[in-house]
Amino acid sequence: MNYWLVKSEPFKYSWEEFLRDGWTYWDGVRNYQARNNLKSMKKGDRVLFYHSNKGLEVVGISEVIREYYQDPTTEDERWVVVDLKPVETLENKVSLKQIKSDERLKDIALIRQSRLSVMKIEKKHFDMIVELGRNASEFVKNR
DNA sequence: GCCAACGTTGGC
DNA sequence: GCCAACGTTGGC
Repeated sequence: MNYWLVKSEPFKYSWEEFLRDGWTYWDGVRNYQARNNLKSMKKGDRVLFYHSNKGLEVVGISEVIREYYQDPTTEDERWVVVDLKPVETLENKVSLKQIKSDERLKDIALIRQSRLSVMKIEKKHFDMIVELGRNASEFVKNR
């Protein structure tokens, strides 16, 4: 299984809307690197959901429920979407600041490649972020 | 194939 | 609102 992180601007599509919808197709990706990541996603892969621009925090975990297909919002055959559904809302949002200040996480793509909107994340880093998101004492300890 | 100009993303 | 980082476009 692989692990990923996707970004969404919450005023465009928020975690709350995602929960309400129950699932969504991840459209609008117009960058080859991000597109290639979408194409590599397999059913069952876990995907962290990050709020960019406003919030700047990881808010939840989702899962790939359908592998890539043509982006229904464009005729352009270069672009694809995957279907995602929410799995878990993180009790403690994990902020960018927190991730940046963590020695173990400061080299992940979210920090290194700030403009990429769909990125791969190593299992150990995925697990760390989830741990921070679930456990308040861990949150305090790592500040 | 190089590179300048320009556009976009996203953090601050 | 600014700017750094990076991607894209187009002239040569």
